[in-house]
Amino acid sequence: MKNPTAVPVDIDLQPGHAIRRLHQISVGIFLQSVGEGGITPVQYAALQVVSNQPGIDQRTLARNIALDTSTTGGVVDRLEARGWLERRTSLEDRRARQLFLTRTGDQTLAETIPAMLRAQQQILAPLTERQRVEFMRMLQVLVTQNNEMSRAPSDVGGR
Amino acid sequence: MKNPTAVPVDIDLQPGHAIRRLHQISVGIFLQSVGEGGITPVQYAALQVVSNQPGIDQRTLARNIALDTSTTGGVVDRLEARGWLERRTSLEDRRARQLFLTRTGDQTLAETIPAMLRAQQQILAPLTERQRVEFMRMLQVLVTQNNEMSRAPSDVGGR
DNA sequence: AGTAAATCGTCAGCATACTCATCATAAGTG
DNA sequence: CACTTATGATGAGTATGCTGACGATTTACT
Repeated sequence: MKNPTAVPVDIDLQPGHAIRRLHQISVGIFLQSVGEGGITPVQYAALQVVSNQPGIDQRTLARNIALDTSTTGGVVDRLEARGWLERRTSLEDRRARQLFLTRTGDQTLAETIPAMLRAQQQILAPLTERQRVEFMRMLQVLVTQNNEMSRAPSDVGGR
Repeated sequence: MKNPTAVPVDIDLQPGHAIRRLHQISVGIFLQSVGEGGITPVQYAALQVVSNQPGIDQRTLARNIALDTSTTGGVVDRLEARGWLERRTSLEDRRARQLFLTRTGDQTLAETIPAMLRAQQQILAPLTERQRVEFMRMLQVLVTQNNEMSRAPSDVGGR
């Protein structure tokens, strides 16, 4: 490259890059806190939502955890293979699959929650108490206001 | 599930989940801004770093963009296949691969930067000017302080 | 020099995460 | 009721992103 036309840019200063890094860190802390042989952040989210709304169908679950239906299908596959979740064809709509936690799945979820909560604390630990509140508020604003820009928008009550 | 032991948790209030959502949104905005047939955020980061440091080896590139060497290898594969980047075996260390942008790669990078910068603006658009500064500051603190918790820590000057 | 240890890259295996196409089923319309 | 349209799930294809193992080199030590 004798005559580079591209200007030097410090990627570490770009919001998108920092956000990717924080996500990566957040996943790392979660996995470490929950323990290696365990559950992933997305799997936890799926279990928690099914626990909150037993009998939910995959499409609704997908919109709750903000994933497309394809990815959600894969997550459910793995949770089912682990024996944590059951898939039943809905009686009202035979296209839909209703999801239910198994007893083991419920226990796993219950045991995971404390470690999950510790992970959330640790992610924000470098900030002061006031900063944590402020950061979370801005995070919610960004997510809510930009929701439709996401390729798999979320679908929660007020959104 | 007759006797659920797991407590209901609102995943939308958990930092980790919100961070995953923001990352997802950030990628969506980037792709939309840069244009579909184009380049991904990680591919942009790799091109930018190689542009800033021609002849960089893959391992150093990996630590600059905070990816493990496996993933970096795949990214470089795809950039090479697109004709944007060249891989040469280093003369001083025959284990290492030195990376250089091709003329086309440099042009692509130069053309991508404006759209990339617009995407960064759009991500933070819902915040006020003061909030953007504050948010980025906290983001940097979280990333820097938690860097070692990441599974592929970054390696930049002051860090 | 000879050997052990460290390093760079790659591969296999797994888990997100998306698009687009397709199949099965439901719902709406004339 | 036939026909069009919409919807739920799945599969193929692509791209991150990680771990652990491995081969090829290089470096450090004796």
